[in-house]
Amino acid sequence: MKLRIAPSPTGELHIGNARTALFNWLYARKHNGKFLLRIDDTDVERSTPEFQQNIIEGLEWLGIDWDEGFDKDSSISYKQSDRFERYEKIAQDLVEEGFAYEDDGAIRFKVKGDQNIYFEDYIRGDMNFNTNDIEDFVILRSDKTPTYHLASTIDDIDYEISIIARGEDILSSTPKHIMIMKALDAKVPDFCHLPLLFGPDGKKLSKRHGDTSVSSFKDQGILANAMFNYMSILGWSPGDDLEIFERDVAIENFDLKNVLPNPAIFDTVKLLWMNGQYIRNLNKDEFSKKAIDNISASLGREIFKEELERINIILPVVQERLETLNDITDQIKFLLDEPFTVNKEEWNGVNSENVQNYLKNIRENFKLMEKFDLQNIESMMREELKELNMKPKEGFQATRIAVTGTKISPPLFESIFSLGKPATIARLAEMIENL
RNA sequence: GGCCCCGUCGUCCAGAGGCCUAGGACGCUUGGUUUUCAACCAAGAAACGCCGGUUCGAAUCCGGUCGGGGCUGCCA
Repeated sequence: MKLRIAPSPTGELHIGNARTALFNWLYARKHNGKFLLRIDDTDVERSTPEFQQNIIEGLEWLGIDWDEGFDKDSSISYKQSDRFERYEKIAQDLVEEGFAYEDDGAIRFKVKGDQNIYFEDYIRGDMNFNTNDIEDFVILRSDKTPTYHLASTIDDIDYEISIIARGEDILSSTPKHIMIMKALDAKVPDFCHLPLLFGPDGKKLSKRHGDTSVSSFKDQGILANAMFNYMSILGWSPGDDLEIFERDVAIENFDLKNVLPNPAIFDTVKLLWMNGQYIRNLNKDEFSKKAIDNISASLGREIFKEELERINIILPVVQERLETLNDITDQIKFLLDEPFTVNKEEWNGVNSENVQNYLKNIRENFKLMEKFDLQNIESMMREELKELNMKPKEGFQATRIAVTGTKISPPLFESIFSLGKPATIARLAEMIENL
């Protein structure tokens, strides 16, 4: 059994293609079959090396690996632009055998009328097309480059693909491919036309729905495993109302024939939720590494040793508060060696005489505190609340603004602890002076 | 226009004739917890497009209809 994904490097790897790749991959892995990657770059005008690279990196990032194909075996090319001679030769042969004819320099496949083309689709069942509805189609352009129909079909034959699972947008082209295969006296493989992914407007997902490339989700701080999981539940389910599951569970339960026939709308909101779940499930070291890398990337610089120490303290409580990796920097920026400013507007909302006294008192207490740890910080701050007969929210919110700069922050005591004693005292002092 | 595909809560998925007064998840609303935010807990609103038929019985089968989508390129 051999399946394939054959993207065109005419754009970045988008999630529709990635999901098709994923389903092919799952099926191949489930049945110990082969999964092949081919580069369908017959459109020389629009294909670029950069897009090709983007596609390969996207698949690798998702952990969708291939056993055969592009870059795996240097003795054979899995890039269609390297095989133009072969396609041209076959097109000529088809002309000689009467299956095709020349038309203004191009070569068209001659569609015999009154025929029924039948195939059984894994998802849609019996498919019948009347050849009267199909016009003669170009297989070789006048510049001698092949069209998709020719090149793709020849490659599927040459590389012995046994199941072609691709997007439903190609469903109506399948009879053309079968006609070419029969003219070439080749074995017709199985077909499976996967439902399309739609945008929120119910139309085929494309550029006009914004950036839907896999790399853009990576850049947004989406985890590869979350992306993989989310894509897999679009049109398919492992059963038992399972939604978050490991790859081996997906492989174990996957079947192309259980993929739903109807299109699914790609919902970023649910992806974000799932990504949050995955972030929370990361172990400490994995998360720490990803977090530090992300912060460093977003700052565009290395993270200093002292910053790293502070960040590592706060990381466990930040981990539970993220939807994407990119949310981290905003939450820990009060710990960085960067200019620190307080949001004055937020402060005006919590300021009062009580609050001013509270800040002064805890500052003094911090100065005297011998063991600056979580427990002492919390008990002192609560004690001081009682002294002034204040509610927790009243004193804590003010402290939070003074220390982190905003009303929304990681938990207060952890924030103070990670910031350290001298900086905490300094920020409280600064706040008090500017009251 | 022609050909083809599709049709369960706003969205994703479960449901393969009686277990369905249709289940789970995201999102939403309300309440709880709470030092903010998140997380978490509890409750709630929310769907079988419509009309016929088959059947003792249909979300599930059939037909039609309506609606959505894809293709109809010397794009893929």
